[in-house]
Amino acid sequence: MRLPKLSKLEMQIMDVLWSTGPSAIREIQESFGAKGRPAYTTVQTMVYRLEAKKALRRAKKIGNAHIFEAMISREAAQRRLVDEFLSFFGGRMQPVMAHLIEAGNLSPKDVADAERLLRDLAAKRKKDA
Amino acid sequence: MRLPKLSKLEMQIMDVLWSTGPSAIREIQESFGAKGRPAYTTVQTMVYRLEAKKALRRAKKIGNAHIFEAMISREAAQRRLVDEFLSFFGGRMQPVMAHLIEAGNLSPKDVADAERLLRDLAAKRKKDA
DNA sequence: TAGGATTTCTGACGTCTGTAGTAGGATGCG
DNA sequence: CGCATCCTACTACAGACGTCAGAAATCCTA
Repeated sequence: MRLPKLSKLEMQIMDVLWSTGPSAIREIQESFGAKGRPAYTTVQTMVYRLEAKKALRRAKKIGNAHIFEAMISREAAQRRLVDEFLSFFGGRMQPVMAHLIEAGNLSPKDVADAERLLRDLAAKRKKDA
Repeated sequence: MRLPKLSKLEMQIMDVLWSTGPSAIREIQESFGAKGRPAYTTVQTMVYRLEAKKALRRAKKIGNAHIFEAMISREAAQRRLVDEFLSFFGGRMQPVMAHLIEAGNLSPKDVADAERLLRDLAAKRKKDA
């Protein structure tokens, strides 16, 4: 379970830790918009499960409340998700890109960034070789 | 439930129908590589559930075997997945692209195709306006 | 038409996710 | 000190998924 798979809600919880730093359950729960915010104990359950998955841990205690901190990086978790996602398409990117663009999710800037990243990567690989 | 969410195995089953056309359970099951092929009844259960979700239906009967055909398009199902996936990232594409490129899943050709698609779309929107 | 082969139909079970209630211990304030 | 409040720890449950076995119905063939 080196890189556990995280569900959507689990990702949202990890996001709080990644963005805000070590937090208590109450803080995590309140970071959800008032609308559709899960109950305190719901968040608690997910945090406990993330702890079991070693995605986070108890860092210290303030008063009688535990403070939790992330044990896996946002990058690692996201990569895991991307890989998982790609497997739905047999690894072929073309359909994915097409949908992204048609849905308007992919802006010209995104593509430009991608190009730059590709060039940088190509240059780096050349240098390494 | 107009556009049901499909799991990975469900997508693999739909893929057979999309690629090969209307098929019987046996045909679907055998289209899985010999290694890791699920039991006949496992495939059957998933097909029945896909039927409940209205993702496919019984088209006809050959002998005593039912022939199933897709009721939703590959495009629609894929779009559903892409949307679902994006929600994990709050809709922000940048991290997704970065991971795709770093993992080598996104080739220069993919990006070039994306650019062309973007240009076409921009032109079309302009014309429509 | 009888028997083997194939399919269907049903029921079942473990895991994961999301959801949350409850009981009890700890904290802090008046 | 005593009580309201907060947090923890535990328990529970429903729905989706993946897994499949067993029994009954149906079909084909010798």
